[in-house]
Amino acid sequence: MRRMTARPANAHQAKLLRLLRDGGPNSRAQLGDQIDLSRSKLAVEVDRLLETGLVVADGLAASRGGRRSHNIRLNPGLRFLGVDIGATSVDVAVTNAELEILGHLNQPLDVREGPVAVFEQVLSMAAKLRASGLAEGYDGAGIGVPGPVRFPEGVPVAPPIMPGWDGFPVREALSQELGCPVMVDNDVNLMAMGEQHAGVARSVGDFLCVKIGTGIGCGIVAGGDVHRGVTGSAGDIGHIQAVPDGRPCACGNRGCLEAHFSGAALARDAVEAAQQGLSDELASRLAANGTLTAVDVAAAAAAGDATALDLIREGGNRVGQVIAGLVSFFNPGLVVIGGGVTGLGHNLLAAIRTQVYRQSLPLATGNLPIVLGELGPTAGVIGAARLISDHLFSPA
Amino acid sequence: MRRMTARPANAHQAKLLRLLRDGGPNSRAQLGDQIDLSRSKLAVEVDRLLETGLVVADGLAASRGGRRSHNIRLNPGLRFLGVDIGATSVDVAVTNAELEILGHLNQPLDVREGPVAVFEQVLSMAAKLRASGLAEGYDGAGIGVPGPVRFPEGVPVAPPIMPGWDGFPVREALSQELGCPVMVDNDVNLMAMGEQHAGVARSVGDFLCVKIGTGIGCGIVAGGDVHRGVTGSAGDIGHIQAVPDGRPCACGNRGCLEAHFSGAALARDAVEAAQQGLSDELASRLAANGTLTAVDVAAAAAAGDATALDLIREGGNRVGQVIAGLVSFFNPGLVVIGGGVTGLGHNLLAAIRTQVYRQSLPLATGNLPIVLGELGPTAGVIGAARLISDHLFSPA
DNA sequence: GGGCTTTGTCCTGTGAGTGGAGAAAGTTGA
DNA sequence: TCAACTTTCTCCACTCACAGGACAAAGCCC
Repeated sequence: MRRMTARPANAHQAKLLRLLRDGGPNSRAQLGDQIDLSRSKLAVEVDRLLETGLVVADGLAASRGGRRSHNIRLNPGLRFLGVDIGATSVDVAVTNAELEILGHLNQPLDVREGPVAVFEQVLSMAAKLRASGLAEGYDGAGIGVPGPVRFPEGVPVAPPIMPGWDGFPVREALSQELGCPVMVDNDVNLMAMGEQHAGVARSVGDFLCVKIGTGIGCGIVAGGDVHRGVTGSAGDIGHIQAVPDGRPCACGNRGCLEAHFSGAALARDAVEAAQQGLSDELASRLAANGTLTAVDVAAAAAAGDATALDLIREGGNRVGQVIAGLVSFFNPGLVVIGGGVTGLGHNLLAAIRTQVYRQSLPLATGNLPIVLGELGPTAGVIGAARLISDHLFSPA
Repeated sequence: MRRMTARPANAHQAKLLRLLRDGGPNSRAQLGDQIDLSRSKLAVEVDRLLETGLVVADGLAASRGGRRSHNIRLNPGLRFLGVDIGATSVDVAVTNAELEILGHLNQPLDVREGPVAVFEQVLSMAAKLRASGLAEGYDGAGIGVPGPVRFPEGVPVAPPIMPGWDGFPVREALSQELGCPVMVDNDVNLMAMGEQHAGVARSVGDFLCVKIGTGIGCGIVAGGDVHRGVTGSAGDIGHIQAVPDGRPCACGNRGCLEAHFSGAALARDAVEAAQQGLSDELASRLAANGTLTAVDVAAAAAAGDATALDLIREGGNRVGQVIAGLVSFFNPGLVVIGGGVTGLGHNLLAAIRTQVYRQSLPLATGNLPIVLGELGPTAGVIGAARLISDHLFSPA
C-alpha cells in the first residue's frame, strides 16, 4: 500500500481531520456543527479531503428522523507507530488514524546501549507488528525518549541517563529507516499528551503530569499545549532539592528528589531495609529474587508490611512536597501521577495529596484533583501517536 | 475631547495598531514590510483606521531616495492610565498610545483600607494628572493589584494581604468611574509585561519575573503570553516551603519563602540583629528612625556592614534555592529580579545566581541570564498600560 | 400518500485579497 | 536643467473564499 503523502491544504481541512480523529466517524452535518463554516464551504473541503484519500465515505448512517447521512471517516488504512523508549524497557504500538491501539509490544531494553542498538530493536518490533498483519506500512511515527529533546530538530540534548544519545539525529535517522515522517519528544511530555488525548486529562487545558519511574519528570501543559522550555528540559524536576544536605545524587548535588524517591531509589531503600532486618516480607523477597523493585515494595505494602508502607509514605511525602511548590507556582487544574510506581497506588497518592493540600495555597488547591493516570503503560505510545498526528494533521 | 470608541475591525487592523505601538510612526511601505499583506490591501486597512481616528497621518518623512512617505502614527491624543497598587504604595501614570510615560505619581497607601478608600485615592491621582494638562480623558486603564485575580472578570479572589477586596468588582467599578475600558491583573504579571514590553525581557518568549517587595511573587511568561493559572494564582511562590520546619508564616505553615525573605522579613531580621547588638550600623539607623526597611539594610551593606551583608546573602540564598527549582521545572530563557528590594542590588543577585547555577541542571542554566529589572518602579504601570492596549488593540 | 425532518448539493452575490500598471514625488549625475 | 532612476502610493481588474438561500433527495410518522 502506498503510504499517506497528502497533507491538509488549509486550516479548515486540518481542523476537520482532528475532529474526525478525536470524534470518530461523523456526517457532514455533524461536522458542520463543530466547525465555524457554512454547509456549502464545508462540503467543498470534505470533497477535497476525499480526493486526497485522507478521509473516506463508507456507507450510510442510520436515519435520525430524516435523510440518512453519509459516514465520513479517516482512511481506515492509515497507521501510526508510537514508540516509548524508557530507561529499561521500550513500548511500541500501532494505531489507526483515530489513535486506537491495534497492537502493542513491550520489551526489556538498556537505553545506555546507545541509539544504534536501540533502534535496531525498535525497528524489528515495528516489523513484527507489520508482519502480524496490523499494518502494511506506517504513515508517521512518534518517538519518546527519556531525556531532553531539541524539539524542532528531534535531537536529544545532554540526556543524563543516556549520554551516548547526545546529538544523535533521531528524527532524521528514523524517518529514513521507516520511510515516513517522524516526531521526537521527551517521554514525559508524551505521557502528558496521552492522558490529555484519551485519559484523565481530557478537556483540561492546564495540568501537570508527574511520571515516577526509574527517574522523575513532569509534563507541563499550559493553555492546551505542552511547554517544553527554551532548551527542551522543562519538567526536569528530578533534581530539585527535596532534602537540604540529603542523600548524594548522581548529578553531583545532594538531596535531589530523585535521590530520595524514584523507582531506583525505592528499590535501593527496600534492599537496605531488608538487609537491616527491618522487614521479613522484603527480606524473603530479596532472598527469592536476589533483588527488589517497586513491584516488590507494592506487594509487601499490600500484604500489610509496615516498613514497605513507611517507604512509600515517606517517598510520597518527598514528591508531594515538591509538587506542592509546583502547584503554587503553576496553579494547574489537575495533577496526574503516572509511571512505573503507580503500582504503589493509593498509599502513594494519599501521601502526595496530604502534602499538597497542606502546603499549597487554598486558592490553588481548592478544586484541584490529584489522580493516578488512566492509561498506564499505553499513555506514552498514545501520546507518541498523537504527537505525529498533530504534526501531520496541520497545514503543510 | 471625545474618547476613543473605535476598535480594530479585524486582525489586520489589530496587528497594524500593535506595530505602530511598538515601533512608533511608520510609513505605509514600512508597515508593509512587517505584515503579510499586499500593498493594496494594506492601504485599504490603513485608510479605514484613519477614518476611525485611531491613527493619523501627520506630515511627510524625509526621503530615502525617492518619493517621501506619509508618517502614519497612533492618534497622539490617546491616553492610557496605568495603575499599580502595592501593599504600601500606589503608582499611577499616564501614557500615550505608544506606552510612553507622560506623567507619573507615587503615593503611600495602605491596601488594607479596602477598595473604596483606595480607589478614591487612585481616582484623585488620575484627576490630578488630567488637571496638569497631560490628558483630557482616558481611553483605557490597566490596574494591578497585589493578589490573585479572576482575570476575565477583573475581580480579586481570596487575596491574602487584602482580604477586604475579595470579590470586589474592580473592573466594573473603575470602568464606570473612569468612563473607559478597564483590565485588571496581578501586579507581578504586570511587572513581567512591562519588562517584556520595554525592559530586559524584550524579545524573550519564555521567562520568569520574580518580584520581591513586601511579599514575593513571580510572573510567568510562556510562549510570549502571561500564564495565570486556572484560578489566577499562578506565580504565588511566597508560600513555597524554603526551610523545613522554619519560621512560622502568616499563612499557617512554617518555613515559607516569604517568612524567611521578603521586604517585610528583611526589615524584621534587621531590627532583631540591631537589638541583639550584632550591628552598630543597623542599631544607629534603628535609633534614628525608630524602624528599619530594606533601604536601611542596603545602605548598611554598602557601608560595609557585615551583618547587613549576611542578611542579604542569606536571603538571596533562600530565594535562589526556590528559583533554582523553578528554573529546573520551567526552563526559562531569562530570569528577571525586580521589586522593592532591587536596591539590594548585586549582593542579592550574586547570591541568587550562585544558588541557581549550582543547583539547576547545566542544560537549563547553560545560557540563562539572571538580571535585575530595567524599569524599576515604572515596570508595573507600563505593564498596566500594555495590558489595556493589548485588549483595545484586538478585534472587537 | 401527505406533511414533516434531516441531509446534501447547487447557485449566486459579496467581500477579501493579489498583483500589475502607472501616477506622484523625490534623488542623482551628466 | 534635464534625463534616468528610486521609492511611495493609488487604482483597477481578476481570483478565490465564503455565506446563505433555494431546492432536491431521502428518510420518518401518521
